[in-house]
Amino acid sequence: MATMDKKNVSMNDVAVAAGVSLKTVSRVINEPDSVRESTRDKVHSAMEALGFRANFAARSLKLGRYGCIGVVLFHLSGGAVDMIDGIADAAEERGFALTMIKKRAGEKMTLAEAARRMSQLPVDGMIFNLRQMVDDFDTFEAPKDLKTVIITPMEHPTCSTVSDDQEGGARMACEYFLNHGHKNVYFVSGKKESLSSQCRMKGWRAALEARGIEPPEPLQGDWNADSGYAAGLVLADKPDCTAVLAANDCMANGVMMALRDKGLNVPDDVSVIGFDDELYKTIPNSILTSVKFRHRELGIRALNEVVAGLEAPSSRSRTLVSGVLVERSSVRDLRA
Amino acid sequence: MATMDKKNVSMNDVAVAAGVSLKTVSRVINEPDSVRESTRDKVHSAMEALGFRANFAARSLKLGRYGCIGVVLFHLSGGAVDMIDGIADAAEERGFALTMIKKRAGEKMTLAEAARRMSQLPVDGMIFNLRQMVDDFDTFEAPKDLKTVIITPMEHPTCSTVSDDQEGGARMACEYFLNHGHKNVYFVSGKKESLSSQCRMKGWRAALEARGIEPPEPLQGDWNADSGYAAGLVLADKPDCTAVLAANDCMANGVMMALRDKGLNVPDDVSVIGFDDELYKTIPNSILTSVKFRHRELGIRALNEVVAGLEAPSSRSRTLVSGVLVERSSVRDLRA
DNA sequence: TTGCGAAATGACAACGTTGTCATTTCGTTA
DNA sequence: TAACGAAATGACAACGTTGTCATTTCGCAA
Repeated sequence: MATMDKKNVSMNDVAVAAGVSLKTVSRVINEPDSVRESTRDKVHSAMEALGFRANFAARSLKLGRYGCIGVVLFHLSGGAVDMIDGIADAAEERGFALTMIKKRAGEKMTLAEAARRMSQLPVDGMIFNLRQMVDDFDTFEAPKDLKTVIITPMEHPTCSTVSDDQEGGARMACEYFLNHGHKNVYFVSGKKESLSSQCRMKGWRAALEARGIEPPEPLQGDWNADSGYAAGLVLADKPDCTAVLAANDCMANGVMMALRDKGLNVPDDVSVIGFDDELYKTIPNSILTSVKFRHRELGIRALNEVVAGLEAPSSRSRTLVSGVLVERSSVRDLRA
Repeated sequence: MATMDKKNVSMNDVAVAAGVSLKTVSRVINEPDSVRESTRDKVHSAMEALGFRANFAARSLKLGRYGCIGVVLFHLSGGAVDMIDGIADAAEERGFALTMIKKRAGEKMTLAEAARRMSQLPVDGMIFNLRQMVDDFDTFEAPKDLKTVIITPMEHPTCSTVSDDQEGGARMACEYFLNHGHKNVYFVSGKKESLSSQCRMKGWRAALEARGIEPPEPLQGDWNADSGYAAGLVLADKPDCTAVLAANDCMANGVMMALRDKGLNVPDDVSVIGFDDELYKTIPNSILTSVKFRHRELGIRALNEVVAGLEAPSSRSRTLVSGVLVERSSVRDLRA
């Protein structure tokens, strides 16, 4: 039928319409300066008229690269938004798009499985966002020709890794307490399987032990306010408890509410520090001092690391992005 | 050099190594049942030995499709996480990967621009997540051969759209107040440019007007608790204010705190409803009744809509995902 | 005008798959 | 054992680009 158009307009169609060769059309796209202006205009008109759009597959096939970075989300949490934001912005800036796959709820995805799936997709390199332990972490070997960066606090034997310095952040918070004259610091953890929680706990322990202080038994939470509240009720009964480090702000708020309900004041009676600095969004005039990680920066670094390693996939590096202590008034100075 | 291997292993290399034809290797991958078991094993061994990985570009070029859906993030907010989660899970389930690009901070991206960039990437269809107005919304025409779904509360003349029923959710909350004997409802809005905020306000207005109630002047907030607190201080002085609908939970909490600071009790003196049902994460024993939208479901619907439309890109539909009122105890029953 | 080097353009192969169609091999029955 | 249909395999073209190298055209000086 006359109305039955060919589905896709190719460079060849454009070339014919413009009365030039295929290669000239290619040049108009890739090296326009090497084409005379009059020719360029003809080609542009033809492209416009036919509605030409370059074919990604053909182009990639010839070039041997895709201009895409794969992102595997093993876990999608609040902080992940900002991280993805950073990855996406950095990718954009460097002319890359992102190809994304996600571990499905309930599914148990290994690194090897993730790598296998990713390597079937259009990617030049990949980023794994891994916030929980995974079975094959230590034995995993990335494809030799596909730069792989893992966002995780653990060190990996062969892959580059990028992480917030969670341990350092926790240490910083603890030292802040100690430098303000506190003799001990209690800790409320997040979910057991979370690497963030584990690292924060580790930093807390290390900071105390470095001063010769025996860390008290940590209280187990689950990230939500109610678990912090429960912990707070327990802590309110401990006479030696002047400082509490909670593994996130929501639990810190729970702790503070429990203390208040028990007749204790923050910071006069007990000082509290949280993590993530997000309480101000929900609580008016929030006083909570908090350790904030720069998730956006983390994403940017991860992407840059991948791009930098595209030519040398087997290179290996370790990047730590430091946290920041956002000071408010939930910590009392016991000195003097 | 002897150690200098060819960069990429092709099906041809596998074929030679296995002593079969190129096409047989192809068949082992795509229709394994049509290959004798002994042959299949030979091929598999060869693939293993050489480290073969199918070339995405070549495959897509031949097939004329990518198995990827493009996602354009005009705006990356909290609720977006769950939505992306839904999109990704649904994609996974249907055998699609996601290709993602993001509007960069400060950049002013139009729909046309987004479509242009996406159509250079490996995608069979695309989803735009659009939560704020954009200049060319009404005039935009999607590429004829690329199914396009826009996640937005506005209706679009030619594209399919998917949205939470924000207006309906707000109406539901208002009617809940009215059915509990309240004679009027005050409203605290989110950021002016947010379509969510606009729709929620519209639903609030509609519900009141439907009962012949003149809506009071809405109070302008910015999504954060402090702005809710400010609004709450104002509302505390209005004797006729028994019910407040805040455009999100954080502001609702701000309102509640202000009321409390002014000596008013929730729900005894004033009733409050919020949106998004996320206060319980941060506040222990939260009492806030809230309208919750099913963002995950929204993502799933959007993806399904794209996939369903792959064969008929010009089809057009409108999907609304209803919200749910999560009842707690922040609303007082004034009847009886 | 002619000649010359540089600029612009073109012909053709190649990237690594899959579809079409032809050919070979196999298992079964006469 | 021959003959046959079905199953398995193979040869070759094609998808739409870009790189290589050859050819044509241009601008300028002699």
